[in-house]
Amino acid sequence: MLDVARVAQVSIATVSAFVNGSANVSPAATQRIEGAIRTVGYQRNAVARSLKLGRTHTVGLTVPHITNPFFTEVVSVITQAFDRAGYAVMLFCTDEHLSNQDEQIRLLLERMVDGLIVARVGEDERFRSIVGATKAPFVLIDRLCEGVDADAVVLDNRTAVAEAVGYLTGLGHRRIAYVAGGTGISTMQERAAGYRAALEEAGLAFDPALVRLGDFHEMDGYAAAMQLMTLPDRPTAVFSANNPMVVGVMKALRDLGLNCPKDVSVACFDDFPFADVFHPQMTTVRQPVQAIGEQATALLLERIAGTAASEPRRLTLRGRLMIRGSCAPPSGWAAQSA
Amino acid sequence: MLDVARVAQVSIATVSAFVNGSANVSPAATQRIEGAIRTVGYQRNAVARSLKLGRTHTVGLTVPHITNPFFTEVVSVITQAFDRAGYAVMLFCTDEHLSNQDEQIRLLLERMVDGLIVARVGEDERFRSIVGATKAPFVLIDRLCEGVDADAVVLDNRTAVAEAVGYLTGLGHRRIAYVAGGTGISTMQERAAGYRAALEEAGLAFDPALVRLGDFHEMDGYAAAMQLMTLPDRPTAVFSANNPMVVGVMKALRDLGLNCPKDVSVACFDDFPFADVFHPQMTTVRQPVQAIGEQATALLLERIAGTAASEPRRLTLRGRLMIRGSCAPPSGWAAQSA
DNA sequence: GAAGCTAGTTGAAACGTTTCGGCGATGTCA
DNA sequence: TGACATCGCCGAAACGTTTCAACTAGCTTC
Repeated sequence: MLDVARVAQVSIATVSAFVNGSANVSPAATQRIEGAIRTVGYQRNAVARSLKLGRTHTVGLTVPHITNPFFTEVVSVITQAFDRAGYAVMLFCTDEHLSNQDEQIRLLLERMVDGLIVARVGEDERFRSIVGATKAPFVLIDRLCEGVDADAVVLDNRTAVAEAVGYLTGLGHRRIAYVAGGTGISTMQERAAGYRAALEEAGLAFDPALVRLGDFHEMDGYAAAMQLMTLPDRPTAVFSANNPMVVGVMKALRDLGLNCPKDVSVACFDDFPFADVFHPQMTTVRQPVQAIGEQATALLLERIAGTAASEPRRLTLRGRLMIRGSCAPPSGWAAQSA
Repeated sequence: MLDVARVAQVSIATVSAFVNGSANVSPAATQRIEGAIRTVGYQRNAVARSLKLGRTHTVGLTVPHITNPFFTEVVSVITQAFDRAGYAVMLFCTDEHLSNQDEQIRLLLERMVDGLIVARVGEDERFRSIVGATKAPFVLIDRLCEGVDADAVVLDNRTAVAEAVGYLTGLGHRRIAYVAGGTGISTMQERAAGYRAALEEAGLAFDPALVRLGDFHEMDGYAAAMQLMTLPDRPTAVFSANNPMVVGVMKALRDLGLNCPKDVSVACFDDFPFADVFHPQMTTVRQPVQAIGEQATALLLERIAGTAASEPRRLTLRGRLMIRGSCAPPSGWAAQSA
């Protein structure tokens, strides 16, 4: 900018005025400045600008795993929405590790992001203090955090799971296994509650032996299904409360030579692009990823602009049960009902 | 930092020395500064730091579509690798649009990223001039750019496709369709060359009627397969040179009531997590995503550190054919060969 | 013809760091 | 005791912007 000013024979202030359109500059000066910018190859330095302005036009985004198809899509929607708004987004994957998350958020805050969208991980204490210590606005997605007064957009997990499990009981299943990830997360607690609610609704007893908790990974799903399917009185249906684990479940069925849906019905949380292409076509609970991403972006942009009401807003969206071919009445049931 | 200095009753310079460990500070001062940092809640401002230092410890990453499973995994690997190195990454999706890409790279450069990793899109002219005009290092992944002397890590696409199509000819297929994305991209040209080479190798004539070029989207794959499969002399196998399109292909087969692999064999580029879970289990060309991401990161970090030799380096990795259940000899062939 | 406006321009301060030269005080060596 | 390092600390300049008050011409208006 100094160089441009020299070449164009104007002051730095005038160049700035021209670049930002913040004040009138004469046609003559305009022309010289435009020329100078071209010859010098000037490009404005956003970090100096940010320092002066106190805004970086950059936001942070952290998710547990970008390879989880739910997060893949949410990240996709969010990055594109911010892109349209002229913001850059810094992406981090916590890999479900608390220490990663703390460090990443520290890094983001140090870089003076204008705001953050966080799909939280792990326990609350540390996160609460981080959020409390900064004035940068946070928006929580997917997972809430008790005691944190941040905007949030989440799913009505309880209802969604209850509907899916209710669908299974409606088909006649009475032994429905439940496979899920860690318990420390609001999402998982709500989903478990939905499972129990659906059982109760159908007059079925909750059997702890049919519940398997893992750590969100495919191999945990595999191990869980292996155990469940070799039980003396094995379940006739499995609901997986997250997507990576269902891959393991399906592989276990394959390795055990069990057919889905003939021998076991399977349904899971989170839709994915291949769900209706291959066999069995997977029955899933589809989250409104587009809406989640766009709402989260909108909430954060409003906070950044300062136009939002001060009390935290919480959006709860509804999931949708995508009924496909992976669930069927348990064998023997049709006869029984006839 | 000014506040910290005041509370600790030392100069700003001393606080800086303490924070960065760049000079000795007495135990007494250390203690006061530590206390002051806590009471003030000080966090260093990375943008001021970047301005002074001329380095942001931030890199840019642009890919066409993060939902394409190949890019999902590469992005995952790259973000984690940079995270470990203490860098933040700004992610952009070009959505295969040239204008997006230009604008995003401009934004990134303006933000003074220390370097960029780019999975390029579209034609070369504009991109060449952008790369030429900046001194920030670029690393190209997946797609090359003629005339740009940047480091790159790519796949040996020609060999990979030749191997896959060779596998199909080996099974006895003589009419093998080829479905792919746009032609302006090095990757696609190489893959097409691999297809032709494999045909030639098997003594088969190239038939333009069996080639369908679309725009990387599922619906293009669908349309392509619909046309191909209603041809009077329809192909017995389809190779899709990219992943999103194969979803469309499979849906078309489903809608036409064609069984894979009994009626048609299908193979495609890029492996995906569900490939060996459902039926048919997909035969794919698997790219070494882990290696691609890590190598690209390493190349860029070396450039940033200035330790790299000055001439551009090009890494070409090999793909791996994952043979699964989606390909079989064409019907009638077994008899003929017996 | 004086007063007042307006459009265009400018110098300088500020944003929060890092860094360098310098300056006392203390210790060491001859 | 004097010369000389060494240590801990500090003041101030610099990084590249934005912004504000101030200034100059040139016009308009009475």
